[in-house]
Amino acid sequence: MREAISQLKRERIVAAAVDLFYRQGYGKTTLEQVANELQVTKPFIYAHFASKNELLVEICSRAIQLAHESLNRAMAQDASATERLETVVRDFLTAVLTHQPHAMIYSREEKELEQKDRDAINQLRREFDRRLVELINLGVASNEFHADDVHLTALAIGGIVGWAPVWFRANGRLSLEEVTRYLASLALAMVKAPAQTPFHANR
Amino acid sequence: MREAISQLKRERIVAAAVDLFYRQGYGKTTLEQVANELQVTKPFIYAHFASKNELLVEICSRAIQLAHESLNRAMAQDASATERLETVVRDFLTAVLTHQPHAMIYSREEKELEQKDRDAINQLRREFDRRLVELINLGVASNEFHADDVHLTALAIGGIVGWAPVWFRANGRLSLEEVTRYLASLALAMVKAPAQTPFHANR
DNA sequence: ATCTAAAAATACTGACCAGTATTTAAATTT
DNA sequence: AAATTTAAATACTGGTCAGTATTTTTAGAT
Repeated sequence: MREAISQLKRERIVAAAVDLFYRQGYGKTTLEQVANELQVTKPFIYAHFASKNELLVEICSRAIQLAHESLNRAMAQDASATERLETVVRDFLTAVLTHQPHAMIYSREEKELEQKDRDAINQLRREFDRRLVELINLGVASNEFHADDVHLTALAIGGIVGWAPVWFRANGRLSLEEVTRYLASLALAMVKAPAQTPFHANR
Repeated sequence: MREAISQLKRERIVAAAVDLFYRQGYGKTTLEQVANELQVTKPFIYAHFASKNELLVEICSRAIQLAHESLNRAMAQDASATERLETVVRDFLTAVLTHQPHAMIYSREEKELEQKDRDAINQLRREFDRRLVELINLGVASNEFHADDVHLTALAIGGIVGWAPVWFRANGRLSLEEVTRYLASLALAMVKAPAQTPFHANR
């Protein structure tokens, strides 16, 4: 009970920080502003977080965790490489777009983190790419996909996903549902198409 | 002559700042560190730049300008939509990867800029997407391309390009030449492929 | 109603660093 | 070589803000 209240307060603080860090950037946001947003004062925040940076770490950790969970869910299913790739891209996109501020904060403020926290992030990036590589290899083996360079292909798909939070607007022309579905189909197009220019031929 | 020396000094300062802002982030870099890197002292920098922020603006402006120039060059050629799209993607990628630190700094530190400076950046982003849309429309009209949603397709290609500076390593497995050629072929695959799942059908 | 404990506010400190005033050194001129 | 100008260094200032010590308020217990 006492614990639940403390948890609620933490949530509110994080939410306010996410909002301000997203809009103004970490560097330009003071803890006093975060406190104001909540109609409290600075020491209130320090009752729940040891430092401004710990708040950032919390936000970034959540971004990582959310992404990881969606990735695990998507990979868990047993289906064709085609279906799985579609699911992975869609689910991951959904994760980064429903938590757009988190995603943007952690990609922008990466350099503000301690080395060890930063490592966790980069590990996930690699994990995502690694799993994509795995999946694409699977599809190539089963003749579903074609990819001259599997790693680069994975990085390209990673780019579509990783860049989406930069331009996506929740109240834009297309819904999140439409955007994720379409982008997933584009990702598939990259691995379904026969090679345009034989890659290894002319280097 | 006097002017040329001053210009040279400015270049050195910018180069040192780019290096440190890239490695440490803008917020964690002090002008004293920039000065140290050059074996000079802080006032030396202030003889050439009015403020730390102006230094950042200079760096970001260069990133924008470089990107703009490559975009203009690529668009100038008179060729098929296919060839032009390939050139645009390759040239733009070349621009952001040969100036990787600039590209990363300006996408990370966007929020540190004044509104008007920030606007210039976002304008270019839109300009790039706008031209891509134009080009894809052209290809669709000539039956070279297929794209259910031209805007989203442009944003996906923008993602491949915009995300590349995040993972590219100049001394990695593949050369810049190979990376840009392959990624361009993937971009083409997205517009060359027939629709995987009819997009408008099931929404 | 009074006491006690907790939670939060007010008020303060200290470090850091952008930016500047002042001094010293090095060219350039005559 | 003395005078003058230019360039850079040293030494300082002031504001901001993360983080904290102290006081006040609130709430729960007796």
